[in-house]
Amino acid sequence: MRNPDYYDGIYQAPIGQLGIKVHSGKLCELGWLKRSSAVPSRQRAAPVVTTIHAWLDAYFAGAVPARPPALLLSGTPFQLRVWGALQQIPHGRVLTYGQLAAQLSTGSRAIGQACRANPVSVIVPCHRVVSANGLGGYGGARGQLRHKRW
DNA sequence: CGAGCATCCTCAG
DNA sequence: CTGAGGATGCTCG
Repeated sequence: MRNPDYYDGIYQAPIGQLGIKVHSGKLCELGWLKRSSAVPSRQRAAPVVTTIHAWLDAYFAGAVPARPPALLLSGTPFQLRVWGALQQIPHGRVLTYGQLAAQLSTGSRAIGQACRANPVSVIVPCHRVVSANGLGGYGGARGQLRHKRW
């Protein structure tokens, strides 16, 4: 979410507003909206947005259905690998940056970088990764993490 | 090529 | 137990 001027869809989550960005029938970005500055440019967008809405609905309802249709992630191979590994984390399971780094044979800090660059923070469970101390950085996911602590 | 990061680990007080 | 420093891996200017 670098410069999210306009989104293809807006989802009203119980904890905030979620901006949906799709590209040619694929989910490209999904981030939190701070202000109401972002307005959906094309409501006629696509059934994909509806699918995303349904998924988010189920997700916030407490269930974890299938993944969204398709993720069009753009990033370095390393980032894609990290995100993939994050998605492989079972529900309700948390890992530390160190563990994840060891699993990917990389540095702990690189994991944080990849998580920070994560364009789909809700789908990719970046809030499922905590520091070894038990505390985690990042302010945005903190409130969410607190809610997701279960 | 040089600096920054959502860290981790280890050695001193 | 608390604090400080060095070590890693990757991204961006």
